[in-house]
Amino acid sequence: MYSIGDLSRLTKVKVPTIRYYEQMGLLDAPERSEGNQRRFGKPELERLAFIRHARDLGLKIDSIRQLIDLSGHPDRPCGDADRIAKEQLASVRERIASLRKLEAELERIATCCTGETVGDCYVIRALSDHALCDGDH
Amino acid sequence: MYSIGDLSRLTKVKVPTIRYYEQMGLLDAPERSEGNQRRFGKPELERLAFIRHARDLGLKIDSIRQLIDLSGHPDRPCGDADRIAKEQLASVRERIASLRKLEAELERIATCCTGETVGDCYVIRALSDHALCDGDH
DNA sequence: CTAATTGCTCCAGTGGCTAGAGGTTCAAGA
DNA sequence: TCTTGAACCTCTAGCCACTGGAGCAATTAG
Repeated sequence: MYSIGDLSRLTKVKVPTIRYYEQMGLLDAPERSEGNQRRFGKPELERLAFIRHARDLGLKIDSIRQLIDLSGHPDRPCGDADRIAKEQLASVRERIASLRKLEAELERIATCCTGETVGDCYVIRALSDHALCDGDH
Repeated sequence: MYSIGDLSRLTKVKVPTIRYYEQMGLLDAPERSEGNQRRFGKPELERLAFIRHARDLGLKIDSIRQLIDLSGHPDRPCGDADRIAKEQLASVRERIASLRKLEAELERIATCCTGETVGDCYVIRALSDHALCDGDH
């Protein structure tokens, strides 16, 4: 049996966050000690590790809830789980693409400033005048 | 003179967001019509475009406020503006790096699922068992 | 003049936590 | 066994950057 603090140390998920996941329905309400403190077992530990991993991968709480529901029905076809992973991959790729545009523009802005004062600072000019941008955004 | 709706169309910033920026002190309180409606001029339009651009580049409201304050003092040295841009560039690069790790892992997860049912779905197994991961995260 | 559109303020909600107040329980050492 | 201090409990509010709705007032096109 693990206390909430044990679970926190084992999974690197902060204590209030564990309680939050319970509230959000990602974790079932666990057993309690006589003094009303939460007591978790192995399955809860594993589920929390699952949630942590999925969150690290950028999945939304709602997607995780769907995956947990799915994993409770091992006989169902797994097309949904597949779809969730593929959608997540697509959105990660989109985010990378747009961040790379930002990187390029910021690089230009941040490295081209040769001015000494704000009046002729390239950073501020570039932010004021969109026409100084190369790309479209 | 532009109404708030005009400004919204011209800058692609939603009307409530413009009011929010005013509340946050990024935009000065504008003139009002006799009927108490906001009336903006060119300088407000330009400042909102500046804000929009900076937000698109991922700058936080607070950084934008600093830049606006700076741009009101064209005689000061521009080291601060430079620093804000460079910090932003560094954080964009960090985000790209971690997203690329996610991309690699999600790709593995999402393309390796050959199972038919949830019971043997690679997506769910990979999320449950961290040991299936290549990298460290 | 009328009707549709746009504007106003104020308040509440989003997501995913995080932190604090004020109190209770637990576990280890004396 | 007692004590002390850490860890736990619930409840509430706050974070960021908006977004949306209610209920009403002003503007504008026909």
